[in-house]
Amino acid sequence: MYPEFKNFHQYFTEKALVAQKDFEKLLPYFSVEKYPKGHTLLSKGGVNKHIYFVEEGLLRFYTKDENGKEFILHFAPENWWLTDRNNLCSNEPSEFFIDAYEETSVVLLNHDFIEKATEISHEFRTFHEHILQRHIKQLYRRINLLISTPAKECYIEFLKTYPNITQRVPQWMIASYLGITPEAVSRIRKELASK
Amino acid sequence: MYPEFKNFHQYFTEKALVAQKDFEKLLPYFSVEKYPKGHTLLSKGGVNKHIYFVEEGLLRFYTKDENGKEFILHFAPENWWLTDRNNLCSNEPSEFFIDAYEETSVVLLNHDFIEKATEISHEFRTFHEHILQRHIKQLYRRINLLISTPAKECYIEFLKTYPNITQRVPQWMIASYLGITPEAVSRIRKELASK
DNA sequence: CGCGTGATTGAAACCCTTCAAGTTTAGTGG
DNA sequence: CCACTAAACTTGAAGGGTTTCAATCACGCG
Repeated sequence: MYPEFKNFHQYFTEKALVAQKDFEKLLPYFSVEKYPKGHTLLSKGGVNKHIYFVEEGLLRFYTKDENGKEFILHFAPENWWLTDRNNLCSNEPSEFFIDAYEETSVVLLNHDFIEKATEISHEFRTFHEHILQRHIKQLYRRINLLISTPAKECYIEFLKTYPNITQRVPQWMIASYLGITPEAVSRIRKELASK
Repeated sequence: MYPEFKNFHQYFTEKALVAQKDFEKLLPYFSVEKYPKGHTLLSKGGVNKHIYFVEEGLLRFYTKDENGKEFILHFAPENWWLTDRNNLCSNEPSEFFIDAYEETSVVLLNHDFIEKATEISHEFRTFHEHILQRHIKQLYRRINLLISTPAKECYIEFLKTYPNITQRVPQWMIASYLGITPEAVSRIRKELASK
């Protein structure tokens, strides 16, 4: 069923507990898009009112400093949500970048979808609140990690957050996510491997 | 008008643009509390379903590691919101602490207030979404700062985020917020003063 | 095959921490 | 009003972890 958005459907019915009949009512409110590797979905200064559900592939959300150096705020592999939430409500230009690191197919939603879905399905409404709040909690956890623990433990936590992603992204991106240099990641890995 | 929650009232009518008649309807749905300096509002392992609006004083939101060392996630002076959002929806025990660093009076809301206010006032509904999303954006900004810039600039950004707070909290709390030692803050200050 | 990108490793420099001592500040009681 | 005390802040020196820079290696791809 729904080969183009199998994960999305499964997520809605199994995780968000939205009834099949409600899901069917929402079909007109979203679309599926496929982007090639390297495709840019949002650039700094742009406005992008979409919410992405990653059906397959890998997106990343990042900033660039004045020298063009990238800092990855998070990765979004299969079954993750990604959006510049600030962009949804206001028309302020974004500070962030989003692009596809692998060939990626996404389910494209906008604010109307959320409105409709919360109206149709009480389960979705509850679930949507829940994921927003869990998102905030995870951001606090990350801040807490960054201010409280040395790089080695941050790396270990990264592995827990994104299992198997080390095989999918280059090491310098992990370094960029952790706020350290690729050389430091290499040394941490070496040390961890020797145990 | 409303001497006990003057700032709260002003915030609602001027910032959230809620009409006076709508604000009056909400009066039964909140209360005002005053806490002495040092009072604990939430401890790790506890559950606390309140949302605080700081009318006067200063709250702080923090974690502790296994040695009891504190890491401040944020401060909430006058006109700031504070809550453990994860606690609102679920009954999971909290990972965080909240306490009053100064004698503080807060406006106490719970989830029912938000429900009622979004129902009564369309302006509030829009505004509430807006502050949630701005909150997320600010958390991303802080993560970006922590992974991209050295301590000195983090300190300068801290001063912008919390003007005049340096006179209200000890230096070790600022260090704890920045993820560095009090000694390092002292040296950064010295360096900045010499310019 | 040669090129470019990414990973590894080493050495020096640097920033921040740790530890320790000294100084300032604020509060308290004589 | 001063003396005492505790807490906070400053300053110095040594040490550790990370960065920076550079050289080398590994791999995939035109």
